Amino acid sequence: MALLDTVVMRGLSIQGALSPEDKAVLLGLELNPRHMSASEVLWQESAVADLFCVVKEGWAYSYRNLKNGSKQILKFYLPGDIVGIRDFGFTRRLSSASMINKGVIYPFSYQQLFELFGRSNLAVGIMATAMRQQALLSERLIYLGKYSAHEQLAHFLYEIYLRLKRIGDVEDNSFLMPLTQELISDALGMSPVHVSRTFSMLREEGLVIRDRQHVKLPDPEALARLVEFNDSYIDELLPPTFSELLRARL
Amino acid sequence: MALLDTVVMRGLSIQGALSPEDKAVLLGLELNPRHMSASEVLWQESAVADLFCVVKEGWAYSYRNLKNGSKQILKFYLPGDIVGIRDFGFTRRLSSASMINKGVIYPFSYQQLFELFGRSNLAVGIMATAMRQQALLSERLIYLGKYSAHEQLAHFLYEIYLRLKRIGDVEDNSFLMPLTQELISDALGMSPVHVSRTFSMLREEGLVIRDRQHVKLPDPEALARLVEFNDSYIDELLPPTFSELLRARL
DNA sequence: CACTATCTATAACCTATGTTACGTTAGCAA
DNA sequence: TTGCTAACGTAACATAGGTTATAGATAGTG
Repeated sequence: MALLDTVVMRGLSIQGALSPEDKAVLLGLELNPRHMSASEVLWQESAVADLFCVVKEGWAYSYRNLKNGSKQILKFYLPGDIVGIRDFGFTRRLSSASMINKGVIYPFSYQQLFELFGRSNLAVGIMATAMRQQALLSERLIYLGKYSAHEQLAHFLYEIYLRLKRIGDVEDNSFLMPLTQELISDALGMSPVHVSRTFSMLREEGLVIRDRQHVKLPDPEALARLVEFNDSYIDELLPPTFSELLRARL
Repeated sequence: MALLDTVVMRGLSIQGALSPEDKAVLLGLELNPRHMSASEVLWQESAVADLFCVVKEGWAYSYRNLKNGSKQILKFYLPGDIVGIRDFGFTRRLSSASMINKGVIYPFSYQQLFELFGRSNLAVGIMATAMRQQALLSERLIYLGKYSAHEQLAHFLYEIYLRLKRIGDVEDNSFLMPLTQELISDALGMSPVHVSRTFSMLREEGLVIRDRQHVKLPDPEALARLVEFNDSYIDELLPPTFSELLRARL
């Protein structure tokens, strides 16, 4: 089964809509199959991200190793799925990826994807932005899976803090957060009562001071340590290679 | 603050790398600000998806209303964030979106984004595929938040079943799943023991028959009913408008 | 100013799920 | 065959977090 018929385009019903250049790219991919053994690692977290993989045969999965020794699996990949496109827009991998059983994959460089975008750097930027925003969801997923309410809420508040700081809406470690405890509970998947309880705990620990919408984090770094916050997915600039490539095309 | 300096491109350091066409698009957006009141709905789940919004002022959030009466919030959007790009590649919205407080947003049509992609329909396809795969993560997030282990595992198995069926790896409602209970527990964020317990429950209910890697779902529809599975994000073809647009450009 | 709705805090009790432990089975190698 | 190991099933107990209830605080409104 050729990539053209199956993988990226399967179900998208645009096989007939590919330009000759697009077809050439797809056919080129099939020249480079990589045979993988069971449990073989595709890449480790924080390795340089420069390609994604189309799974031809076998199952794979992406995961994050956590400080408490466990790991959170983000996704299982079946034949036809694309592994690693979540990192498009980042310099380094946000999660590791491994095969489960043996299989075959086709690597596809970000550079190749880049070229497909033609002249519009805006399109690249939007795609990268979309992937970055989705990265926030993945982080939330990790927290929902393996951490206590205490750590989840701390993580949530620190994320909001960082995002607001990025747009200049934090002053003296304080910010305005127009959320009720009920909204927060709906976001974190816990009961409103427990959100209140957990806020009380954080207050007693001196980590969070809150009066209705006014929130202050007296020691943001302490919070960050508590939750091993990986801020690369919020703060990081576009990968240097992106900037070069983008400018070079004008 | 102009969009050019801030929103999509903020932190991406590609302001200087935009083509004149890109800049024209961005400037055009600012001509159409939409003023929103507190709690105003941007769109409802399963409405037709044809645009995304850049948040200029105020907070917004996306959420899914669940059958048990609660709702799961997927994400809070702060100024500068893009709401609704997760649905790019789908005909209908996968989640609702509302303002939290009052604010201003800039709508941006999928059509406009489409045009940015230039001649490469492959690039469009890849982006759409990426968003669709991310949609799976969002669904998982929803399940982690609000449902019991029983429902989560049922949902997980049904998702695998549908994905395998799509690629022709299901026969007589049976398939091969090379996952240990430990891997499943790492994916669902529950203990391996509880995965085993839950499998036992599903077996007793006659919903899942499993012997090691061999899994059979005697009545997939019963499973689907149990978990109110929204299969649009797995099975759906590219939106009809996509196909038209893609072909028209060749 | 008082009235009301909304939000928040805390307590008491209950349940789903985690933890620890141990025994069974399947597969594989010597 | 025997033994070894990884995966699985199940029981007993512990606990984080859900549920229900009540009361205090706050902001908005006439």
